[in-house]
Amino acid sequence: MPTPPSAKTPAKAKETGREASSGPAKGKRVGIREIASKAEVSVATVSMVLNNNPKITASTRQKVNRVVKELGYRPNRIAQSLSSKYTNIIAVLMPTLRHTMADPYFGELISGICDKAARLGHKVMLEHAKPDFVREKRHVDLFDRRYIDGVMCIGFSDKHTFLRDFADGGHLAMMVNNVATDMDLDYVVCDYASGAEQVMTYLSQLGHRKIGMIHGAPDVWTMRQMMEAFRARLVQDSGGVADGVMVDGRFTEEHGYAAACRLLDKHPDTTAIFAGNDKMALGALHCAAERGLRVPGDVSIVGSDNIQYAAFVNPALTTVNTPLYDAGMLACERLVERIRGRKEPVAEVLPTHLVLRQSTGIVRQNGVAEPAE
Amino acid sequence: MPTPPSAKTPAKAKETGREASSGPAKGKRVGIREIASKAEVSVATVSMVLNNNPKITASTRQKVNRVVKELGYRPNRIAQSLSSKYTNIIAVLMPTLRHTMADPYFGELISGICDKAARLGHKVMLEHAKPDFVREKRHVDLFDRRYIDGVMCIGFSDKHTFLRDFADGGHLAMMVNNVATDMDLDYVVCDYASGAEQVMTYLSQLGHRKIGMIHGAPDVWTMRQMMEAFRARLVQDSGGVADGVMVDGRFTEEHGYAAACRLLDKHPDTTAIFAGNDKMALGALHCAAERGLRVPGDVSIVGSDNIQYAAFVNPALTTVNTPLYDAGMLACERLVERIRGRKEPVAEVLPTHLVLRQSTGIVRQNGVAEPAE
DNA sequence: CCCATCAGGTAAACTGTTTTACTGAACGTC
DNA sequence: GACGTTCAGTAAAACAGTTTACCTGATGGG
Repeated sequence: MPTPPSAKTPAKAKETGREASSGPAKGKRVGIREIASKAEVSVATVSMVLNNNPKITASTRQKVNRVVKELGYRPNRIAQSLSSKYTNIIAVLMPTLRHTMADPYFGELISGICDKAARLGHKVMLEHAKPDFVREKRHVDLFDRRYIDGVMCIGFSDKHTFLRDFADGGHLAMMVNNVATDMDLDYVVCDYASGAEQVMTYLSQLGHRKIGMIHGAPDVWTMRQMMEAFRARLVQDSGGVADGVMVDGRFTEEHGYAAACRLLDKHPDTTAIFAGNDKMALGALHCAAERGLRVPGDVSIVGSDNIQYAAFVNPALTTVNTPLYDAGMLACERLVERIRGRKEPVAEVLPTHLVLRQSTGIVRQNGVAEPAE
Repeated sequence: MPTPPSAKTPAKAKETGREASSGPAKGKRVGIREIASKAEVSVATVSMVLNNNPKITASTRQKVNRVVKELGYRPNRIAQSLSSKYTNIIAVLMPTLRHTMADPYFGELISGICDKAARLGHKVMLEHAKPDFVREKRHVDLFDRRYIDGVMCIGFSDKHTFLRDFADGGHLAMMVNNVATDMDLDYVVCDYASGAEQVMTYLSQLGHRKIGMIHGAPDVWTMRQMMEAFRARLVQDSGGVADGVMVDGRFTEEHGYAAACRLLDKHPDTTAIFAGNDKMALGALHCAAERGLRVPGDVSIVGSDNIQYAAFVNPALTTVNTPLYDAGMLACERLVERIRGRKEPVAEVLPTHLVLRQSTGIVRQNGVAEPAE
């Protein structure tokens, strides 16, 4: 019998055709079987060579590698994934906001994730948690349908309870710069509480007592950390938190602007504003400029995150540096560790520090502003 | 021997175990074969039902779908990709800059791409063209190893000649907001030439004759479009292009700032600055503020791209609106069309328009600034 | 001298789908 | 009534790797 079951003949025929053309990496479809026959070894051997299995002799290894190079063979990752159970892809899951990716906050995190993932040989896939996406459990599908090995969650809040599905389904998920309370998911987060305290200490040193805060959604854990630190210090320094001294800026420039306006309307004696991120701080800056208030002469403004443009707005923004890029890197590294078998949960906190620029100064005296030190 | 070859028994045992527990979507590993046997049809039939093959009767279809729902079956995408030749993944390839993703320019494009891709049932994978990545031809590997069906290229210039590999290898690639001259790659691009002309016309109307430009790398096609439009209008309006009136701001705030400083040093009589993107414009704004120049009183500044924060810097930035998000969407739509068989090349140009804000005004008279209209 | 072990390699099973070639029944037509 | 056609569905061959169980010849120890 020349050809026992099947498929041997067509394969051989094809192979011959390719041999004739002989160019490396040219014809499509160079498979492991061609390599095996050309190198006169079995496909198992080729596979083992490619995966650096120590079982194989140096000489065989060489022989195979030469053919691999000659034919420009690249293993088909789909087939590899099918048998190996690993896709080497991780997803970055984020909420649907207006043009999410254009937000430097997410951008920094994702940059860190991507750079580290590339270094570790993983691909990164982007995914938005739209309402219907969640409703149809497509976030679980990512795992069930074998798209990915793990997921990084960014920008979520307590109300995104579907995150629980990951832990429940035994899927690897990592919260990046966030903590999911009582869900026991891995996390890597910047120390926002400390950041906020540093801000309050600094403002206090400058003599500020009438401080307002523009915050984002309080169902975001990190924001709560900042709000609590702010509130605690305010109570301690001035005996109480006045109504309307904390206004919601919803994380955006627009609403930050509106929030600053409301704050200054209700409390014209405010001498300093602490914004929960740089975008809201920029909104506040805009509001101050519009009202002819000088920054920091009349009012000091502090942001948080130290995104790229913070140093270039007018005046340059004093802000909390949260190492977002590093957080992304670390989170990615840890997630890959877990994919590769790490058992201990991950709970990392990265230090933050205040970056002093031109938007803060000592408190104004009797309506007359003094320059910052 | 109780177990003939292998793995048959454990599989069956598992299956039975699952049947006992009977919960939907709970145990892992529900395959098309289980569905088939439970529904008492062949796996081919199940496959056809799932792919809406009209060959199947409504009654069979129902029967199968019921079982599918019951067991919470989700087809394994890896296996699907292996036989179907499509992965339903597209890559976004971009250069390695510092924290690329944190740039709102890229962010807007990618947001558009992602949103459209999700709507069309495709996943998006992120990839950076680092030097070694290109050297090892890994951009070609993306196709050869079956990671992706097509690639979107953003942020590249003429010197990125490796893009040629896509066309040469018969791989589907799309330039987004860019044109690769003499490479015949598909593209979707915003009309930067027109944008620049609108800027020049407007500045001219305001009486400006001494106009400087802060540009980015001229080996980026879109930037060249702007530079040419600028140069053409300058020659026409004032009889020549003075040396040093065009300075390189390398697309960033930092270098835009430095470029503005150089420009104003060399030509203190400059009354208007046209920056090739908003980041460089912000740098220029910063430089002006630092020198005590009033914008637009002493110098008008125009940006390009109309990224989110442009409306909130001080003063709010007049800029060219380039519909980046829409460009991303359209590019993605067209790329998917090509994946699905479209033959005609894609060459789309999206209109741009000027957005007037506070950073521009009529030319200053004899060193005395007049307010904008 | 004989059996156990081991190094190096192989054939075949396995991953979970899609697709192709085929089959049996019903139906219409001449 | 024999013969094409559809129709609806099936068995098995792809897809391109990894992994497992086995094989063989050489070595080594008692």
